[in-house]
Amino acid sequence: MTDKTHLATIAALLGEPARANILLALFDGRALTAKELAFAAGVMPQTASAHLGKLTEAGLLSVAAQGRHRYFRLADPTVAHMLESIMAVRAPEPQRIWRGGEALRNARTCYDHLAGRLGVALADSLRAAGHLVLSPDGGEVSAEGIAFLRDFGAEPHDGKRIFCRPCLDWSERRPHLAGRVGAALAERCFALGWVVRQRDTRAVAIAPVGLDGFARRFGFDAAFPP
Amino acid sequence: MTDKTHLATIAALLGEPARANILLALFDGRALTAKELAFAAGVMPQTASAHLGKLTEAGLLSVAAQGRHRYFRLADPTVAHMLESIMAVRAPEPQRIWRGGEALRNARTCYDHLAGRLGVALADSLRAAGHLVLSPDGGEVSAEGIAFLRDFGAEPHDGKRIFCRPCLDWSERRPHLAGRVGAALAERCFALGWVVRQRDTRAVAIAPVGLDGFARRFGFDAAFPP
DNA sequence: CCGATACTGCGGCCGCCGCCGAACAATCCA
DNA sequence: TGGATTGTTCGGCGGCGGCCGCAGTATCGG
Repeated sequence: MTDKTHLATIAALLGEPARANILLALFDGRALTAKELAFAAGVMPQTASAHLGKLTEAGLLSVAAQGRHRYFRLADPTVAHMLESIMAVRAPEPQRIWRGGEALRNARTCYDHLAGRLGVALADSLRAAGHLVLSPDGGEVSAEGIAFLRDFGAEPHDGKRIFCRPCLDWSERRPHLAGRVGAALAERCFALGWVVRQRDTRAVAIAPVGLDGFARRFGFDAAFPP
Repeated sequence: MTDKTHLATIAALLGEPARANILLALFDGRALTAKELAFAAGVMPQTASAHLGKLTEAGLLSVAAQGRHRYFRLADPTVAHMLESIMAVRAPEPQRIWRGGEALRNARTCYDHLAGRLGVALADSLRAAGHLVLSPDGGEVSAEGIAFLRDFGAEPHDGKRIFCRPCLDWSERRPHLAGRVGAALAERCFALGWVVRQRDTRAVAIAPVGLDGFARRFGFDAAFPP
């Protein structure tokens, strides 16, 4: 009985706009309080509380109580992967542009790595230099690529996560770089101040020093359309 | 406006049990008629027709009219991947067993490759022999592995799909083998008659010759619990 | 100890949507 | 051509569930 209903049960949870907004707000891996999530979902706190309870009980969220706050986060990387793969399903008509969408489309975080035009451009640059092979569902970094990244200061952490993984970019419809390599690359770009996180959005800003850096190191122009 | 609502829109479509059943019935890539899908969903044909219209309009299904039949199939590999990744999200309580579930759990098709205990056992066997490296989100076949598979008669087709890809098995919670290699392996097993497709289910039966073959070639006992 | 803040539980309203019965359109076969 | 099969459209019923107002519990600061 579990199998056939599992898909529908999970999907029904995601299918309500308020809950979908909650999950999207948590998509980059941060932990947020119930009130913040209520605001993100656009509903009253008691409504959000009910949603959070359902999501937690279903195992999609984990919760940590700290004082009078309760911090919610995605329970598992598989949850983030699920959200990715749903958003990667092509919309039937070409994507319409939404208010403020260009910033998201240019550069954003995708869980723990960079996505959007910036993420795809980085992946393309590495591919063109022969440092990387990437297809919609597999990827590999060459020895020169590892040396290049080390020289850049992006040393992937050890861990059981896969080294190099593609992630289908839902706005560009092409894979960008994820996995430990993608995370290390993003981390280094943040550390260098090339890109800067913004409040209340997954969009990231590209700093002037980043424009210069991406051009010098990776050979592409990160001044994407406004 | 499209971005934030896209997730909820898609998920709401999957969240209805009837529609989820339709998609699961199409999960292995077959094309089925509207009436067959109505039966699979457990609803009257006119209800199924409405569901199929919505799924098609949303771009999740594609349809081909042949005479008085209309054949529906998943529109895109990304749709199958989405279904996989949703089912891979861990259920909070340990999976309960459902009626007829053991067969599915033992061996089934997952889009175009083998899954369940059989799929995981195949992957484990190849790993143990040093033919394969596989982690939850990446995989690679060694040179000896390619030779072994060629000798077995599983020659992957050319194409732009990734050569070797893991696919998280939702019943075993461990990765099995997908991608062109996984498809070729499954194809060869079907061609040899080791495994046999069943009507109206994604479960596959393991033939006696298969029991012998898996033991000889891959070194594991495919006589899983009933 | 008291007020303020964060969160949860309950009850009731209301709207969306899945479902089926019936009728209609399209195709195949004899 | 006429009956059988497949599939779609329409209309109305019924129920599930999201939402909020209100009330209750826990925690922090002074």
